[in-house]
Amino acid sequence: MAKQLPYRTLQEIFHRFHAAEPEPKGELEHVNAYTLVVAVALSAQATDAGVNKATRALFRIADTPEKMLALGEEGLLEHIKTIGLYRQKAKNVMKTARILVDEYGGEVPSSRAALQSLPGVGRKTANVVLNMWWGHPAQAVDTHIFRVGNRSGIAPGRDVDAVERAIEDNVPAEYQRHAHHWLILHGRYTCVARKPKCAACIIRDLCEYEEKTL
DNA sequence: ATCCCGAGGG
DNA sequence: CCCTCTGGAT
Repeated sequence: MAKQLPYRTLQEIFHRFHAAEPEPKGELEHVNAYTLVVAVALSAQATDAGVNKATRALFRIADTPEKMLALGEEGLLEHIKTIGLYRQKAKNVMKTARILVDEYGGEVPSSRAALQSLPGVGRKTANVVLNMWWGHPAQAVDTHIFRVGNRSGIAPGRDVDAVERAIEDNVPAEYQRHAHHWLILHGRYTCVARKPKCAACIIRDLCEYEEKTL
């Protein structure tokens, strides 16, 4: 675990992220709040490219919980068999569709508690929905953010909850809103898990990771 | 701590 | 072959 970076360095890091990408976007395809919830739930331990490939056809057929119930679990399975953990995900998506129709009028709830009560929706998925759909500065910590936070010292922590707190405590307030996507994209394309592309990294001079591993 | 679990990359 | 991918429930 890297040491926590000083505030001035964090300012410079996020200033560079902002300059390089003023409006960072997620890459999970969705057409409404419901399809966002489904897409994020399906993305657990799976690449967003793989999820998009499956949901493109799925959401053309079922972009509401009512239509998902009409499609049924067997129909859903056919669409998501190429995604890891697909059997559990199919069951959860169907249970969630039933709950949304019966208890939320077919709408996606806006509170963390309600979101996390849905089967297959934990803290991370709820944070993504709160951030991307409801505009809340919630900090979802996925595998990328956990790795980047610890390597760089932007947000060190032994587990995802500690990293989430570190982001909330240490990322300058004006950058909280977009920190999620900046860190994700940095982890996906530059600070990759196996052979990080330090030569192409825009915060290379502010990070100790490369010299520690050479 | 363990299970779930396919596709893609190296 | 092994590792990784926007985790959650038990």
